[in-house]
Amino acid sequence: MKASDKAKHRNELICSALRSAILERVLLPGMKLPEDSLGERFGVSRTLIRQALERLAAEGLVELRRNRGAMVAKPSLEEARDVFELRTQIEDLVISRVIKDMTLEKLAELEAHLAKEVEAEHASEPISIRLATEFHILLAKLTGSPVLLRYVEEIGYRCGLTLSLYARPHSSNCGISEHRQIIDALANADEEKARDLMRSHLTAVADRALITQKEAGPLVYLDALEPYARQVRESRD
Amino acid sequence: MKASDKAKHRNELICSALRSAILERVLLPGMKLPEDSLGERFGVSRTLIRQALERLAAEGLVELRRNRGAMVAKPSLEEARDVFELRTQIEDLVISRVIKDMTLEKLAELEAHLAKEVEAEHASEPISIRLATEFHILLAKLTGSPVLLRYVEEIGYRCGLTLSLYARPHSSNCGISEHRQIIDALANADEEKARDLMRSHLTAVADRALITQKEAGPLVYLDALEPYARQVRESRD
DNA sequence: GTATAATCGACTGCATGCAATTTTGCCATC
DNA sequence: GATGGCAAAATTGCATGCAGTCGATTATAC
Repeated sequence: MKASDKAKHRNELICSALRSAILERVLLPGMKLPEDSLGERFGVSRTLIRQALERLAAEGLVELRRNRGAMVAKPSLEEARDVFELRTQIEDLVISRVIKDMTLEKLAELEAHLAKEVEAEHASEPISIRLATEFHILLAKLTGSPVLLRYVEEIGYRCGLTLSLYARPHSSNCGISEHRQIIDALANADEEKARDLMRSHLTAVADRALITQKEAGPLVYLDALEPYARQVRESRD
Repeated sequence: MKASDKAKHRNELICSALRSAILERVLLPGMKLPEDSLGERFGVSRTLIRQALERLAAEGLVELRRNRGAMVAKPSLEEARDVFELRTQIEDLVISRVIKDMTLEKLAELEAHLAKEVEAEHASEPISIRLATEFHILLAKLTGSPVLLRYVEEIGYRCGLTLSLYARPHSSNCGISEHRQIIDALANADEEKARDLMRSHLTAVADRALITQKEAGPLVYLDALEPYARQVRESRD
């Protein structure tokens, strides 16, 4: 309901709705996603839901086990590290491309987005993460390369999920000033500096998130509590 | 029918069958892929075909236009360049990872694969391309990272399609000696050298292929006509 | 009381049918 | 001869139904 709603057809609409729900922590990692219930709630048949789930599985946001249905993916720390490293490599390329063909219009777009980020600085965690991700997606868009855009989007979403799993509260807000610096470097056509900033930005985000797993938010509690919760529930009925 | 056939279920089987058909130029770029005919030929219903087509579309091997069906993708030169550059970035990471945790067993696997490549040195063009791609996939496997494997596979297939479109005959065979050198560098744990070799290997492949578009096969003619066709169209309305 | 086996229920895997949309061939008109 | 509109055929979009599979619960034996 929030993000890119130029998607015309229900197919993609459902897909991005589910994606948003996952990234905004309405659907938590590990939750089951039965086709029937989702279909009922969305008012469509299982066919469309299944399509969406398959696509999200391809993107790595959903885990799909044969004959056992779908659940929101629960990326391991290993996986998280891999995704972040990969992201660094890809965004290296994005920086080179963007800087090779920079215009005033593009700079203005970046500034406009940054303004939105600043405005939402004290908003909820999921919204911060979403805006931060969109900054990187905007950069990818500015390259004009559909290929780069596609992969930055995908990897960005995965990172978003990872952060929502492992990041401690407000660990990603500080990213705004780093985005600021990156824009400045781009404006000065300083490729090396922009790339270095992006690299340290990404590793900083990853470190803030991934190293702090043990002090992670309530999400992990819920998951960890599940066996106990079940015992309590079962002792009642 | 050739490659990884540990896929148990028809779902994935159909998918890899179509993928092989595309990469081996049985299905040529631009060809229509109607669900009915494919379903009939594969002996399954349209449901499964559709699933496979959607997945291949996500991988970039198939183009899927609303209400107009699927066709084998016809990557533009721009796209081809993007994919190859992206590949370079990703395989950089693969090299680092592989070298960080190299074992004798892994080296042996690489050697075994190279032997297969040498053996098939004078085989048909699609087979050469497939084996070359599998070399890179094997490297990704050796990292032990599912994430890296997934993306190297996907990008590798896309490059395969591109090569089958634009490469002149036998332009990719020379890659064998380059693979040889890469293995040696890996054996010596010379990360920098391995990475440089990989980089120049990939750009060499790309150059051999992408620069020679003009002498490419008959398929490209159709594309080359586009500017002229457009002129005619635009002079009309 | 524990371990093992069998039954039950829920959910997915897949096929098919109907509706919607696009394309193609045809005809009338300019 | 070319252009515009119209109708029919082909093809996808989506829903639903039935069968198969997996997991959970219960029953049974030790």
